[in-house]
Amino acid sequence: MLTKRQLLVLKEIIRSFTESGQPVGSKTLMAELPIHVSSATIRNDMAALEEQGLIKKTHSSSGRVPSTKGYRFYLDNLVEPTAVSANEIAAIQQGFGGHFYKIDEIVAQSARILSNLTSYTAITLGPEVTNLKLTGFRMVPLGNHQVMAILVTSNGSVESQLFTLPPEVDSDGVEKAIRIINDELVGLSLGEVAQKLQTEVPAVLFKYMTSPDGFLDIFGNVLKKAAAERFYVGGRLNLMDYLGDNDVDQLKRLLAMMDSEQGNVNALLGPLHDSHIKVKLGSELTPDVLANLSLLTANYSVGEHGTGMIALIGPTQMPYSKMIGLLDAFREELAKRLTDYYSHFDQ
Amino acid sequence: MLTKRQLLVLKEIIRSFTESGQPVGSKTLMAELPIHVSSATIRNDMAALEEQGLIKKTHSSSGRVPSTKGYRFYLDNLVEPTAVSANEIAAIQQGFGGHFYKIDEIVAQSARILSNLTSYTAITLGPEVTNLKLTGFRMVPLGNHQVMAILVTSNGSVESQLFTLPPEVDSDGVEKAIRIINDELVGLSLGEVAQKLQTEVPAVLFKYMTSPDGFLDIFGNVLKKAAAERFYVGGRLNLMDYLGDNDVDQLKRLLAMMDSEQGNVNALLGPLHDSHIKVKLGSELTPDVLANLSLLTANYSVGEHGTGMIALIGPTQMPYSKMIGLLDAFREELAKRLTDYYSHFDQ
DNA sequence: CTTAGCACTCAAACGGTATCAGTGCTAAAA
DNA sequence: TTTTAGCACTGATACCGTTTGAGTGCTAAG
Repeated sequence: MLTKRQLLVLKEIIRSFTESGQPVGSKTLMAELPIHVSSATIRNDMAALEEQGLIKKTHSSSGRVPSTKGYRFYLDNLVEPTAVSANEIAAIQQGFGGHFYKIDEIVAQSARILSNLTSYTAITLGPEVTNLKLTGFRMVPLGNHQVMAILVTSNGSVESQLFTLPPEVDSDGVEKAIRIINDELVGLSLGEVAQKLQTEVPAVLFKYMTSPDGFLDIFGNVLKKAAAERFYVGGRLNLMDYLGDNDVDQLKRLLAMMDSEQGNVNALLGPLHDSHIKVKLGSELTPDVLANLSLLTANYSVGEHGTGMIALIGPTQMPYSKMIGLLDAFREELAKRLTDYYSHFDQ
Repeated sequence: MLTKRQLLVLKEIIRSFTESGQPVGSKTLMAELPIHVSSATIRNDMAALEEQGLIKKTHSSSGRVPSTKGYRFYLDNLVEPTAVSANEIAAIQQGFGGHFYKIDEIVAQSARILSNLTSYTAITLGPEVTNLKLTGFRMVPLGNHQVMAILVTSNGSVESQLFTLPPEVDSDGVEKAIRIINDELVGLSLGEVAQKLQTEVPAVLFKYMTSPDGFLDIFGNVLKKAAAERFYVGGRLNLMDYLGDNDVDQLKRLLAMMDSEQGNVNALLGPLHDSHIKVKLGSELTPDVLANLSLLTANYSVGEHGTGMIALIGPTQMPYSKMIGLLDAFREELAKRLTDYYSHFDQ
């Protein structure tokens, strides 16, 4: 068991190391601690903390640095989220100032705001789309065999893509096909639609079109795009500030992962969880691109419109109390904005 | 004036330095040069070259390194483009393998191919859009006040954007407005359309709509998007390989410049020029984000569909003969692909 | 004009020394 | 039992003098 003073020492080591990035020695601690004991006493406490594996030395006669285990202990037991400052609230409000035409714009903007506020890297995900329903499908001919396929889903998000129609697709058939889709498939979840696209739909279409393959490709393609979980990254380049020194290779791989459009965000952030804010660091992070970094994930809920996630990537020596407070405030603000958006939209 | 042997020496210094990155001494040169003279003779030649400012020492007793002026001289007088290898041609062919629905997809893919091939950073621009004409404008209602505005231009490129219609815009008026646009404005160049949008169009629309402002905003917005010069970057992250060591700040600024959607590419690459391939390096580069780098720009022409540009950014000590050969082959290949695309499309 | 020879220069690597921050341990004080 | 002062010890860091090696410029002879 640890004494109250030892807890204080650990807390101060983490605070000081977070601020300066330098190992913390007993004399420094003596000056900073609220209680007044000699450096020798503190050294004894530090020895105890080191025995528990909570802090460690960088070399045999150096000051101490928090270990991963120490951070874990700190996060589980000691950290007290800081309230967000008025400045930060103002910055958030201002960031959300403009007008948004799509949910995704709000989510993308969130990543920007969050990264600006923290100087770290933010990743945001829109509300989950599992039981999203198809509400409409259009194809607009634009001349020269070009058509634009537009797919609308129940949360108001719109996916469109340009296609060149294969010559074997006859426009008469296409019109009928679209009518069928809107009659038969609207109201179903995207998952169900995708399934029927494999089974029933081709059979039906064969009655009206000579070769429905090209058409099915187009529809399937747009459907896939609409169902894809998209994520937005803000402050990619900030990575260089807290990772730049040594591991250029890691930096490159991480940036590449963030840039890849269809990159699986789950591999990076892990699954959606129910706790409000979750911190993972050091060896707890499975994807090795995040080694030596810290990952904060937070969920947010938009009522019946689903649950989403925001995440913050930064250095292990992060001011956790501040970041946790900020992330908590932000997730509520984002939820409010999205609820707002949906309510205008549902009216 | 320089003797033939001095030119040979300069050429070999550049070749060797490009390969090794190390200053080149007289003994090394003696071993590599096709003619057989002693190192002392070479030293004399090097002294002459240094007097001309074509090479320089890194310190008083070091080997020589080409100066900016030396590279300039080399590029203007000595360089011989290398023919592209069969492998590289195959890689280009394969890169263009898929099917493309838009010109922009071809141009974007070009940047990827070029950066893969060179391990440098490629920037590509589509053919110029100055006398692009408007060929159609659509608005597709999607329910819940949402509409998708679609603008088609004479080169087949399509621009679309989602909007939420202000409630004061009446759909009856919108339909009339669209008909007017398609009657009056189709066939005009985008520049002319933009101009009329300021002057005549509002007056006309006032006859049919109570408040055409919202509608005009939408149309203007999509028009602006269509007229914007877009550029594509491939191999951003390769920058780190040849710029990573020291200047993190430059790297950040350069990446930020490339990432910014509406970033003015002219500031980076300079204006379109008529020479096939142009190399700028060192102090010739005006934007200081490119300091100590080398910029190769090449134009390509797609007949009456305009002229575009591709560019390569890399380290100053670049294998120029190879890169120039490659860029020259690539610009012709790209022109062919685009001509192909247009011909299918014009048919 | 070319070459061999030589003295000279500088960067880089190496080993020794001093400095300094910080430690663990011990024995005395509280 | 806990706290403190004192002391020997450790390792990182910086500094200094020395050596090594690649490369130079210059000069005098071929």
